[in-house]
This record gives sequence, C-alpha cells and structure tokens, in this order.
Amino acid sequence: MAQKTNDFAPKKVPKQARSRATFDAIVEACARLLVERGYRALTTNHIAETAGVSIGSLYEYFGDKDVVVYEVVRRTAVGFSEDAARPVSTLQGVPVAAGVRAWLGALLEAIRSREPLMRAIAADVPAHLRDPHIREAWERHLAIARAAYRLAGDQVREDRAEEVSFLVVTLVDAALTRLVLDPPPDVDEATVLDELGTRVIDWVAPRR
Amino acid sequence: MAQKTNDFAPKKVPKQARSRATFDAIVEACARLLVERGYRALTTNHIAETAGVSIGSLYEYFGDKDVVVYEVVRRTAVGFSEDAARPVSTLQGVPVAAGVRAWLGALLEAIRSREPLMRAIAADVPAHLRDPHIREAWERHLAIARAAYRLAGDQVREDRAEEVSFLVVTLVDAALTRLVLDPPPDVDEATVLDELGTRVIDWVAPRR
DNA sequence: TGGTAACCTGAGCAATCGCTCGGCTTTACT
DNA sequence: AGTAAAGCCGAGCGATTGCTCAGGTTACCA
Repeated sequence: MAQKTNDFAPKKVPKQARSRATFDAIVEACARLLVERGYRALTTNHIAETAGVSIGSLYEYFGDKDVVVYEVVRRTAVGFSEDAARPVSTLQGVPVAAGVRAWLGALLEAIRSREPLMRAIAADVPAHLRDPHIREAWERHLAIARAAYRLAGDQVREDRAEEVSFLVVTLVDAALTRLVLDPPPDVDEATVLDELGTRVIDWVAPRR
Repeated sequence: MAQKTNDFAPKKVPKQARSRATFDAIVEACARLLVERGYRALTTNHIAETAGVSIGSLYEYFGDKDVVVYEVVRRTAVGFSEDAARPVSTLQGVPVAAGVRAWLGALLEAIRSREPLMRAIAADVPAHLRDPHIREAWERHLAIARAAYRLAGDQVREDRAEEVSFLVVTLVDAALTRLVLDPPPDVDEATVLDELGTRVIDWVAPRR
C-alpha cells in the first residue's frame, strides 16, 4: 500500500551531538529568515547558508523546504501551549474570577513573547503547514477550558458547555492575538483586558 | 523622487468593452484557480490560459501575478462588506436586540455565500495582499457598530465604547468565520448563534 | 476610408530554485 | 588501530516561472 501520509516529519533523526546542532541550526536559521524576510523569500539554499551548513546537510534531515518550516511552526506552537498552560495548572481551588484573569495574563504573555515569529507565521505561511499545530493548540485551549470548568465545580453554568467554551475561547484567542499583533488605535490595552476578563467571568459564571 | 508606492493597482484601465471582458475574465480565472488549486499553484501562464487570453494580454493590465490576486481579494472584500452592511442600514428605530440579530444573520450569510473563496484566501494568500482589504472591512464593521450605537441612543452603555466595540466585533467576526470555515464538532450552530446574540446584546445593552 | 490608438498574441529568454550525487571527514565501537 | 556508520560538502542539473517584445488584429474617428 502506498504510504501517502501527508506528514511533514523530518526524514531522518540526528543521532550524534554534532548533527543535532546542525539540525537545530537549520531550524533556527529558518525561523530567523521567516521573521526577517518572510515565507515567500525563503529558499533552501539561503536557509543552509544562514545556518552555516551546506545545502546537502539540510537535505539530509529535511525532505523539502516545507518540512523545515513545519518544524519551526511546531516548536513555536508547542512552546506557546506550554507557556499558556503552565500558570493555569496550579489553580485548583482558586475562584473562577482569579483563574480567568490568570489565564488571560498567561496567554497574553505567551503571545507577546513570540510576537515576531507569530506575526511572520500568521502572515505568510501556507495553511497546510500551520493548521495541524493551530488545531492542536486549539484543542489544548479547549482542554484547559474544560478542566477549569471541572475545577470550578458549581461556580459555573452547565448548560451549553460546548458552545460557551467555543465562543469564549474564540473571543479570548482572537482578541489577545489581535491586541498584540495588530493593536487598533484609540483602544486602551489595560481597559480591553479588564473588560474582557469581566465579560468572560460573567459569561461562564454569572452571579446568581 | 522614486515613487515606491506599494500599491497593487492595475497598471492600465481597460477602455473598450472587449478589453473590459478580458480584464474580468482574468480576474475570474484567477479566483477559480485560487479556489481549485490554491495560491501556491498559481502561475500567470495558467491564469491566462484558463481565462482564454494570451499571457501578453494579462501583462497588459496587471504588472505581476500579485496584482491579479489583489484584485480578486478586493472584489471579494467589497462584495462581502456590501452584503454585510445592507440589512443593517434599514434598522432605524429597531430595538437593539433585533438589530444585533439582524447583523449576525447578515454577516453569517455574507461569509457562507463566499465560503470557498474566503477559505482559499485565508489559507494561502500572503498577508500583504489581504491586509489592506481586511483592514477596510474591519473599519466598515466598526463603522456599523458605531452607527448602531448612535441609532440605539440611550439603550446602550456609553462607557468604554471603543473597547467594547473592538471586543464585540472581534468576537462576532472570529466566531462566525470559524463557524463557517472550520466548524468544530459537538457544537450546534443554532445554539452558538443564539448564545452569541444573547451575549452581545447583554454586553452592549445590559438591562438595567 | 485611411490612419491611429487600443488591444491581443505566444514563442521563448533569463533567472531562480529545489534538489541530487559522488566523494570527503568525523565519530563510535571493537 | 581499524573500520563502518554517521555526518557533511557544494558544484551544478533539470525544471519551472515570471515576463518581454516584435509583430499582428480590431475598434474608433476624422
């Protein structure tokens, strides 16, 4: 059977320390060029040159250009999810309001600390390279939302759980991303954060 | 002074009926190929062939490939904005709740009727070709929101107007787009719409 | 009806880019 | 020390693509 997995996995895993450094140098060079010149100007020759390795070495590990980009996006998404999830995992027993605000703060910081890369990825990287990771990150967001729901016990509403989660995560994600990557004029960031927090809290845990 | 306008305006405007047809055929062929094969597989030769005109004619009107794509995106965005705005303009004197739901319905329909093109554009078209139009559409959304505010008079809250508009438009835009282009499982569309409407209404016009 | 401007044609050039391959160097292991 | 495996090199091939240009056709108007 023809294995037509549309997988962008590296074609070979480096085993020695030297080759792991080569591998990483390539990925990092790709990230740098992505930020500095954008996806469209990316060439394998250029990546290899920037990484200080030969084009042959690049093709030792990566089947083609998009595999390198895929790896860059993967690392970014994984780091992002970890940063976003970390402060939330220690929230057992905390009131919903504090939990929500902690969540918002962590997400904002996770975006802000990766601003240039996230901007470059969102701008130009083709969807088929982004989507798997965005989908995963999305799943993790929803998992956090569901876990928070469980932790919050009877503080939160229980009807329409899926729909409310969907809308809340959509709102938070879109608003924070836009706030960092494309801040609108005449909008005060602190005010937006406060208003956003207030509304989300009121949404999931309306005072009875 | 070197005129380095990063403008993607067509290099020449067709004057006769025949050439206007050529121009349109090129734009439409580009839209079709964008949907069927995606931005990356787009070539000027292929666009011309699909349009049934020669490659020379294409370059008569469009400086390069991206100018054609830019025009496709422009037309899509303009049509979208018109569809989204139309039902809202006749809302003088209507209660806020009805206005909001009309707005949501119009937006949803405007997205849905362009689903394949919007998906193709969002997936692969580079940001520098999309952004000007997205920004414009965004401005029109905000204008609608502000106009609605004015029409609604004392029915709506007045503090934090800019921030609330920003968040509401972000939420509505992201939620509806995602709902059509990437519908999550386990989420009921009608329920989402109802919940979204309820929350938006309660957000901008809380019952006192 | 003749001339000019607008419009159209398509073979093919120049440049780029992804990727290969034959051969060399370093590391790991016995 | 010897050898095999892993890693590395980079000139250059093959294919593609954006775009030009010299010359033809159609529409407009005096």
